[in-house]
Amino acid sequence: MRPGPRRSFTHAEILDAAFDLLETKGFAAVSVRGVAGSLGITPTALYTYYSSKNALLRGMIEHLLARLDLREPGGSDAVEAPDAAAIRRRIVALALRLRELLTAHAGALGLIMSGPLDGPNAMRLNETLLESFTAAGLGLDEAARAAYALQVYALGSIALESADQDADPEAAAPVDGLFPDASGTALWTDLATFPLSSRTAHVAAQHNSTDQFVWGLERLLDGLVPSA
Amino acid sequence: MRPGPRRSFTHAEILDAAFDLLETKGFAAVSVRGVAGSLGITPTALYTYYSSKNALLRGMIEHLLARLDLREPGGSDAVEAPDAAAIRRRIVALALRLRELLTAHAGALGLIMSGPLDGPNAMRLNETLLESFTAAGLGLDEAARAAYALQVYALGSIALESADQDADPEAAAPVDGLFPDASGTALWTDLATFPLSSRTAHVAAQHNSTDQFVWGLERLLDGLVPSA
DNA sequence: ACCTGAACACCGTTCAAGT
DNA sequence: ACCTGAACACCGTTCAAGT
Repeated sequence: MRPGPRRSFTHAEILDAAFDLLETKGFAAVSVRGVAGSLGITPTALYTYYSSKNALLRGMIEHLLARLDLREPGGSDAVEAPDAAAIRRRIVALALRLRELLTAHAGALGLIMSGPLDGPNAMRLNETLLESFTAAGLGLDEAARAAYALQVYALGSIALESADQDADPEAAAPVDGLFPDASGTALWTDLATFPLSSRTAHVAAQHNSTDQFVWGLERLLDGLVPSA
Repeated sequence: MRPGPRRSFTHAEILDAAFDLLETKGFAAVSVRGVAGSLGITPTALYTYYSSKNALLRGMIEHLLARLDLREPGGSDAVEAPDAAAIRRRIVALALRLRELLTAHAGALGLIMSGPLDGPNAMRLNETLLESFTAAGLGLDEAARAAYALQVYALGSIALESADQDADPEAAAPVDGLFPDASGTALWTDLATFPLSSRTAHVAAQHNSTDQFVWGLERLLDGLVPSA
């Protein structure tokens, strides 16, 4: 009586189990075997719900983006004739919520890199950005380019932050020398040969901060939104 | 007589073999066993050269960045008093070369995400950007933020492109329904519910193009470099 | 339709042992 | 120092079989 259609799971239950694993044990633990095991079924049974591990990861992205609040911060009826400044605030707030959402789950970046962002909720996000940029006075084609550039900046920023965070301080260099094949520039990493980098080390140390994220985002918006 | 110090490899030889695997068989083939096998040694012998797979991948990034030409396009003595426009051209050209370098090798994105960009050649790139931005009139702290924002944009752009490229068209959705847990917005992906997205589909189709890359980069530079 | 159990062809990493 | 061979604890995926 062990095999057979005893009970089944909803996709939401499976994805919840997957996110439990992601948060408690990291991205590497989100395996077909791991998720199946935490549900109490065999790995092959999971293939009934998702045809591959990649399909599972894509489902997780959608699950995450479904929780992204797309509304404007001040309420839906507060702005009647939105000026460029208000639209910028809306976009920045949305980008910040996206960043919070993705950095809250360790390894969420791995999810995004597993395939294109073309699920319904990803499109909902894109549509919202298009609305904002057209409301700011951009033409449709320009708004499409602007929305893509903004997503590039936001996701790139999160990607670099997460790459910095799982820094392995002891395994930074090969066993003995320091990158012996650096094309003859500097066999030994000498900070003195990078004067500007060493003088801005205090800024670099804060690269993965909300401040730096917003600063770059505002500069990008300076170029994207014409008037402001 | 099999084991023992018969011959040894240089780090460059090992990395060349790893890049051969990356280009011919993709990122998944760049395994400790795979690289060792193509060199004719056992996996454990590779741990003599690199203490972990991560160290190997970091070595590959440096190997790649060592080939990045950092000089200005027009020659080193052509510009005497570089104006803002010339500096912008230099930065755009550098970003384009970085993009070409990383997109030329399938899966190079996976390398960058494997850890922070802190090797000597990564610092050489950062130093060059700092020089350009300070030459454009930015203060040191602002230049550091600008250099980081530019790298965020460039790497994010390449990341999204590569995510789009290995699109698995048949495994886009779960087995039966289309993302059944999309939080009640739309159970079936209906393009009519995303009017702006559908009207800009022709632009979205060209997102991974040099044009789109440069357009967004120029908008970012509009915000970063004050005068131009 | 949903599930099990066995199997295939892989992983990264460690350990004891050889020269 | 550099290397082998065996082993540990894993992977994604497929296939035949059960209810």
